[in-house]
Amino acid sequence: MATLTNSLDRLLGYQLRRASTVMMADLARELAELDMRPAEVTTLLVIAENPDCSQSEVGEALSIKRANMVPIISRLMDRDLVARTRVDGRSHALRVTAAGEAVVREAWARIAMHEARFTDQLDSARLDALIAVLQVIRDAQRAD
Amino acid sequence: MATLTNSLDRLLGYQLRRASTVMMADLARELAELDMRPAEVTTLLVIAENPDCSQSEVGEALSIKRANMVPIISRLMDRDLVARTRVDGRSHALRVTAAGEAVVREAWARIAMHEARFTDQLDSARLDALIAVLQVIRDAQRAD
DNA sequence: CCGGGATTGCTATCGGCGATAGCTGTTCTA
DNA sequence: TAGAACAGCTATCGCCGATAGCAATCCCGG
Repeated sequence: MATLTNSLDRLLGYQLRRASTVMMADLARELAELDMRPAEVTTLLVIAENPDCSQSEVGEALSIKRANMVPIISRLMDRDLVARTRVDGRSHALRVTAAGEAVVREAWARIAMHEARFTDQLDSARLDALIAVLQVIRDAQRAD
Repeated sequence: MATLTNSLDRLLGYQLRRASTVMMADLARELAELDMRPAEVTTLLVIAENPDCSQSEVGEALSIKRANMVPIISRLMDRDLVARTRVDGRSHALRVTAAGEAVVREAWARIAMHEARFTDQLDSARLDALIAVLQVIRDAQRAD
């Protein structure tokens, strides 16, 4: 099968998408062993770092819409990884449970392995520069 | 609403995902005006660059599975942007129609505008370095 | 102090894209 | 010529993002 030419390879957006897909697939495989999805894990980690935060705050930090946070938090609570207590009539304070803390540690370990699989091929100066540039792109989000 | 701390921001995979999502959303908005989805457009552009290629070849070039190519090609053919002729009992030769060529030009123009919106904030040395690094990550795909 | 706007969490539903399993028919090859 | 490999296809699932709209609650300015 002949290899096709593909000028999309010169595009930032396209390369970003391809690279991101590859890393996401690897991460998903890694986290599947904890029976967790990437979005659940990121949510759990943010709650661990910010005890008593609210659902909206987590969503804001991760760019996950309020509506989409609901099933994520539900699943975390069903598994007793996260607990919440009412703060006022609208919002809850989220906290990671003891069982949750164990998963947090496991997840970080797996994430570290996953990251290393890719960053090992990059020198650390290049890596830092890359992450900085990605942050710029991320922040270029259109307000509309 | 307090801003939460988020050490995920230091992770390559996470930043990649966020940046990619932002660019994809922008691209989707841009291409929606042609009533096309990103995957359809990339497919169309690859066919334009490689007349008489097969569906599998396009899929290979774009990392789209054979099964997922089917509805994409169907839609392109329904809109008469792509035509195919039987090559042998199994495969077809794909070509962009005249109408398709017009869309190809439109799409490239829109993609250029989309890309510029992000690359304008980067100097070109940084950009080339970024694209090169992304290619490395992309190629790090696990064989399994 | 009260009424209207903002906030929080929620339901329901859609859209896009990737993945898998498995089928048919065809072609290649040992 | 039989079995492996290949091309296209159906059907279906999973994950993530987005929208529209609801109910309860809170907050603030008049």
